Amino acid sequence: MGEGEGIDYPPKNVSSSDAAPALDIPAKKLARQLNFTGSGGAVLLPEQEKSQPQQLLLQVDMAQSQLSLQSRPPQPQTLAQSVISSLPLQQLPLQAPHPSLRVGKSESPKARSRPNFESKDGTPKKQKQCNCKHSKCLKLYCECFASGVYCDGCNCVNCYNNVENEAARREAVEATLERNPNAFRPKIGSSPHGACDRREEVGEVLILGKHNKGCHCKKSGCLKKYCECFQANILCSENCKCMDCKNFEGSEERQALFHGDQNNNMVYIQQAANAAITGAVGSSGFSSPPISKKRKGQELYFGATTKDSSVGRLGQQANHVRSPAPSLSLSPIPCAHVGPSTVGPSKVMYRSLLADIIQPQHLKELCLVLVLVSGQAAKTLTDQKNLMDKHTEDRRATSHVFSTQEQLPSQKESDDCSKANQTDKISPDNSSSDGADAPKGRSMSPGTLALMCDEQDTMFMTTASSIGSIAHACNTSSQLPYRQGMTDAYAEQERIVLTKFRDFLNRVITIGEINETKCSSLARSELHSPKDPIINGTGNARAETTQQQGAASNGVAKAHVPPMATSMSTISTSLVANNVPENGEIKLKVEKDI
DNA sequence: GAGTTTGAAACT
DNA sequence: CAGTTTCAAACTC
Repeated sequence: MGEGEGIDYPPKNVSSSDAAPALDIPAKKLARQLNFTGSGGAVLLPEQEKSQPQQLLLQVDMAQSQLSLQSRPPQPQTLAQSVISSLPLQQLPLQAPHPSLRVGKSESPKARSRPNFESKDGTPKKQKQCNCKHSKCLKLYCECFASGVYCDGCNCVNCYNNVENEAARREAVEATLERNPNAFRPKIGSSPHGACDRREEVGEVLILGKHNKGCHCKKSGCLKKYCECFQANILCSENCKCMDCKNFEGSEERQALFHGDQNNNMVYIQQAANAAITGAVGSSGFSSPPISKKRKGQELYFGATTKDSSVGRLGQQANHVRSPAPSLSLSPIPCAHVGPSTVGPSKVMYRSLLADIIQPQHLKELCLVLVLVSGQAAKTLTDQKNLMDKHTEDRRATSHVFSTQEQLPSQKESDDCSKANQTDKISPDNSSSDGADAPKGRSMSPGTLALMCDEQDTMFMTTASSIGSIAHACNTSSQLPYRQGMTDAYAEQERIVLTKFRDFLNRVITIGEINETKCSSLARSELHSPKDPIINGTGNARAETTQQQGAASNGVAKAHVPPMATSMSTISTSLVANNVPENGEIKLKVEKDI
């Protein structure tokens, strides 16, 4: 890259033509050359135009080392990251913010006295000002340099991070990139695990993200701004090699920080909401807390020793607590799932009341049920129509003529369509001759079809395809009466499907409420003194979880908690039992899965 | 504001 | 790659 020769670092061979007149003379602070704009692009200020050729040359070099950035998939980003990532690639060296700035760095009281990089609403304002003394602002120690911006109004000494020293700066950039091609890239990125990963807070909105390299904190517990993760308002991740980390989801210390501040309460609430979302489906409400290097490899996240995914999630400290017993710390405590393996009762974890309750299979079953219900609705509707229209059947048969070109290759389906034209219904004999064909009623509504899109069962995929073909064939017939019939069928099917789905959700809500009530009452009665002011009402998930955890320690909680998995099965079963016609195989399949 | 602590970056 | 040094921000008083 660059000149191709070895680069002295720090640069001593600064081109005389470009270097500052004297190294020891504090460089004159120049106006900032690049401004971040809300639109995500850097703008060249008038005074920087003179240096453009140099910058462009450098930008080419930089682009070479950062090409991969273009191919990276979209990632959750902070505002600053979004701004950076949306910038033209070749401009990155001057724009990628400093690690701290890249992650929405907040500032200490002292720092707040200086211009902020971002305004309160996230609108980029003025950059922080460094105080470098020995780095010439040409190393990543310097926030400005690391941010890819010239120093401007900083308190630095012997600054070379300015236009006058562009050559030196450029070499420094090259040297930095040589050491670390990612040096100017955002440090916070999304994880390959997607939703299971860390959340990054931007203002009060949490998004996912984690530190690409991870922190290496030893003494700060990752709860001070020394920690890059904490500074970025993200949780530590498996990338971190920190010790005694307290910056993990559910950390009491971390939450204590949040609770001390009204604004941060919103963060906590939002986190809880996120946790509820992620925890409601699947076995873990929260992602696992980070494991320090020293513990990594010792702990089994999903080890065979895990007797129950819902057990052993208490006392989430993992690496953070030198607990003698390996805490299987997969996720925070599920309120409704407690076990005897409580470790670290002081740890407070929020977990969805529905965590471990709704499993992916339940959703699949729900979809199946809805499909079946839809099919039944279609059948019922067509039966009714059949009765009503029976006396006009002959007339319709003669008045509605299909063009043969519009017939589908599948003769059976074409026949069905033609028959539908005649009778506005599906012949029950045809459609249900095979149980697997039950939902194949051609009157499947768009909503039902949508539900089926995610169904991996080829049986249903085939069905959907057939239905689509039929619908297409029939639509092209321009037979309004039939269309009307289809519309009616769709409407009816959607009504039923939505009703069932609503019922399902209501029951899920009920389960959650039951859990909540039980957790709350359990906590009140068995753990804390009645006068504990925190434990009022049923909405304090944190308090309840704490109680629950304590109750779990007493080994009594389990007896008070209904078997939620059973409840979910009951939901699906009841849906099947109440609404699914006698379509042997499918029904059996659903029930078997349950 | 000076001094201390901390951890990333730089260096060996 | 691990250990050490340098550095500047964060923090404390």
